[in-house]
Order: sequence, then C-alpha cells, then structure tokens
Amino acid sequence: MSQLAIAQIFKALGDPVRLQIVQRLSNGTALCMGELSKDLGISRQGARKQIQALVSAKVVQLHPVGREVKVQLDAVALQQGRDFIARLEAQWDKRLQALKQFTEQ
Amino acid sequence: MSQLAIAQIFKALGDPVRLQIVQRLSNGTALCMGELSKDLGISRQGARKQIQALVSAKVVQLHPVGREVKVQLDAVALQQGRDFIARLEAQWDKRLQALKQFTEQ
DNA sequence: CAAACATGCAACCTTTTGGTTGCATGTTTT
DNA sequence: AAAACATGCAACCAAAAGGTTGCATGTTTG
Repeated sequence: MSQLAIAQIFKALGDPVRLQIVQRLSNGTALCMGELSKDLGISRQGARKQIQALVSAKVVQLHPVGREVKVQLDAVALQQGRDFIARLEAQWDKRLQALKQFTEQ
Repeated sequence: MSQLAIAQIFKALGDPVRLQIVQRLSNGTALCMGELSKDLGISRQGARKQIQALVSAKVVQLHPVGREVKVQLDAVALQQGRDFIARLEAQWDKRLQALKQFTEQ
C-alpha cells in the first residue's frame, strides 16, 4: 500500500459531505445516486462530484442497475485507513514504553 | 466529537507530505520545525504551512523552546480517526451478519 | 557585539476543490 | 409513443490549497 493511495483515502474522508455519504452507506443497503444525493445541502450534480471523489479513492464502488446506479462502500479502503493509523499508534506506544522503562531505572 | 472535527483530522492526513510528517513524528522524539522541514521536497516555508494545517486539525502540537519550536504528535487525534473508521466497520459487519442469517434461513 | 541560526509573516501565483446551471441521454411507466 | 425518471457531462465560477520568494525578528554562539 503506497503512501499516496493511503493519503487519497484519507483525503476522500476529509470532507463533511463525503463523510456523511460514507456513513449512510455503512448504515444499510447500497443506495443509488439519487437517494444518496438528497439532504446533503447541495445539488444532485454537486453530490455526484463528491461521490466521484470517493470512487477515485476507491472508498466506494459503482454498479449500474437499469437506469439507476448503486453505490456501495468498499470495506477494504476503510480497513487500510484504520490499519495505517493503528500502525502509527503502535510505534507511538512502543516509544512510550521505552520511555517508561528508562525512567523506571 | 463533531463530524466536522473528524473530517478535519482526515483532511489533515489526506496529503502525502503531511502524512510523512506525521509518520516521522510517530517514530521517535518530538522534532523541531527545521528538522521536520528537511527532505520533503518543498521549501521550509512550504513545510511550515503543512505543519500549520496539522496544528489546525489538532493532529500536532507546537512547543516553543528557546529559538526552536518542537512539534509533537497528538495521539488523541489519531485515536479519534481510527475510532471513527472502526465504528463504520462495526456497522458494516453487523449488516453482513444480518444478511448471512437471512440467507441461511 | 556580530554572525549564524531558527523561525515567523506577508504577498503572490497556479492548480485544485466544491459548487453551480443547462442540456443531453438512456430507461421505465402509463 | 409520450411522459417521467435517473443519470451523465461540460462550462463556468469563487474560494481554498499548495507552493514560492523576500524580508523581519528573536536567540544562541564565537
């Protein structure tokens, strides 16, 4: 996993509108564009661009069904994001432990 | 924790340069501005702006020491980011389990 | 005290982002 | 076949991001 790909995932999550979209998708069934675009406070086309940003970062996948397009969360991206942070925290903790040992001497 | 604050944390992590800065800080001791600015491929003042972005998102804290300014990672922000994703994943898993039960009937 | 060092701040520039509107196109429904 | 629906695409715009350079300021060091 490249740094850049990880950064793109975080970047995709780094916007209130996109965060809400992701949250809605984690909540239940895959939703279609139209439904997802509602109640975001922006136009349908505006929402579409945000969804496209999520697609580009591979946080979300599109599946055309008839005249609709279903939007589905990609759990892999979430995991990669969480793992990255977890690894940072592991290093952090390791250092804290070393510091603790040092002061205990 | 507001959606906006979380989005700001992710946004702060959503850039290769800032991600590298965070990674360096998780690694060891708090570094000062000058050291942190090296080998990022941008000017010192450019790096400074990126560090400021991390400060604004509370991913990092500044501590002036003499003529230097130490930069320290804030583990709380990391945890909040990871927790947010973990909660999304929990909902996701819950749904998968419900689906599994349904198909097993 | 002078030189070297670490940093801050402001002005400026280009590209990206986040949003809009208008119109075109394919798909159901009646 | 016509109407209604779901979506796509392009042009456009203002604001924010990411970077630069130049200069000012406080702090060590010799």
